[in-house]
Amino acid sequence: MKKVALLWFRYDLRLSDNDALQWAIDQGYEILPYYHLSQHEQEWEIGGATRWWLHHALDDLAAQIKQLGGTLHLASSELPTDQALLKTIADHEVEAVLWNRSYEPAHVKRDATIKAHLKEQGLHVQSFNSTILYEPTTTLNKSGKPYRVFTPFWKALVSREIAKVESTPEAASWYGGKQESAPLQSYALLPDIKWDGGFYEMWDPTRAGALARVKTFSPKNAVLYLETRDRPDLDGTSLMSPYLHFGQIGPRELVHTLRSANQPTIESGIVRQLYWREFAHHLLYHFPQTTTQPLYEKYANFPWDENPALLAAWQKGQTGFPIVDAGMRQLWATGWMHNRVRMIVGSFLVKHLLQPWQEGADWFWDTLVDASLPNNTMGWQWIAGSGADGAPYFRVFNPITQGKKFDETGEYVRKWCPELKDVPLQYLHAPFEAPPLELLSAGVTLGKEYPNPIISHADGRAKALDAFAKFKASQES
DNA sequence: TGAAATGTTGGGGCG
DNA sequence: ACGCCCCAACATTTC
Repeated sequence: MKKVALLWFRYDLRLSDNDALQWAIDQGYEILPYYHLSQHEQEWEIGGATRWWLHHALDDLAAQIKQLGGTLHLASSELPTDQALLKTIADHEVEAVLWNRSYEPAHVKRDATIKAHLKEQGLHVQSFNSTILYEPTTTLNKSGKPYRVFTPFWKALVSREIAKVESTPEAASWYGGKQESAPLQSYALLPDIKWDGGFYEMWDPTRAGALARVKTFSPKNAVLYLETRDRPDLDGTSLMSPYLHFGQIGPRELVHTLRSANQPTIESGIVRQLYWREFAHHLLYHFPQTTTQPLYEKYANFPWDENPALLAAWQKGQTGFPIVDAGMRQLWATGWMHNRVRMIVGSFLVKHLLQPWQEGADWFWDTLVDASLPNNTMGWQWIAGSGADGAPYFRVFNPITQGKKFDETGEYVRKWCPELKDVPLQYLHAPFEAPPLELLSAGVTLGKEYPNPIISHADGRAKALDAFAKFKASQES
């Protein structure tokens, strides 16, 4: 009789490019595929939008496994992570426990404890990397420290070999014993209130959806990416982020696919962006406190001007700046926001409104289908200027010129702020600068159909520069 | 992976 | 022909 290996899925919801699975296959184990949803156990439990995605990703993974003759074991989320795991191990005489590592700080800590405990009990426990391109412990700079700036990180690693995993999931031998799997519905991942209509329109949250998107994107759009990726009014980005986050496609298989086109703009475009994702994971691994604390500690006491009303206006897409509002509404409707617009809304929240970047990170965490702790943390610290490669404090995005420059057709704003759809392009990104009659003939009165700006750009910019400059001076004295 | 203010240059209009 | 002004275009610096 074959020995049973429990394969614990996390952010690796796929059967190819999966080291833990492949190792179990190669060793001839009978594989018990396992998932557990933790609830209220740790900081940064997954948010609303990622719960929606996870539901469908698990459903899809279960179907893929079933097709190959296995059954995905969903452990009851009423038990804490360690107890649920121990129960399954005991129930099914498991001899080996395998997983691909998560680099979230809480998971790193949890997994170390569990690994030690299981080893004490005489189990074979082994973890693998399938989530990122390289191990964070192997990417230190010449003085043995983690990189804090992207460009040296990129230069040092871009030519380092990326593993290729030969995947043979069809050769797997799946555990055939009787299981008491919890129904997926018991995880209650889908919302009670139906805010997810737009999600279904935009996404196919399955492995097949990931592969279809890769096919649309590569190689033609991947080559164009460098010039279209900043244009929210075009379909210029890869849209791979949620698939990568849940591991429905692995970063290694994706990079190999993209590189097979052998085009320089792919290397300096989308591949470089995938190394930003890599950089974010390595940063969080080495600086686990940065989910809430600035990477550069001198920013710890920055005097934010916390104001719930301003935060709420930003969250709801009611700031009176069309490019900002369009982004926030796209986020709410689809669980996703164009990357360029993420920078614009981030800058607006942190600089113009002087709200703490942590508030922005919390909101994104709850509303993005690609909410990834490393990426979210790095992105917000970047825009706040307190993190790796941080934007200098005086870099304040102008939401008007950014709108004109990157949503140059205005289609993005017209889609997400439909009340402005008849406003001439000339005034679309700054309706408050339009002659009132011009607005009226477009059916808009500011303060009625569309809000007045909650702050003037000039004031917001001046306030931000002042606050940041004063803070900087106070740190130096 | 800014923006705005300030400085420089050079062409054209014009007295 | 020449100087002067204007201003767009570009470059530099400052926030």
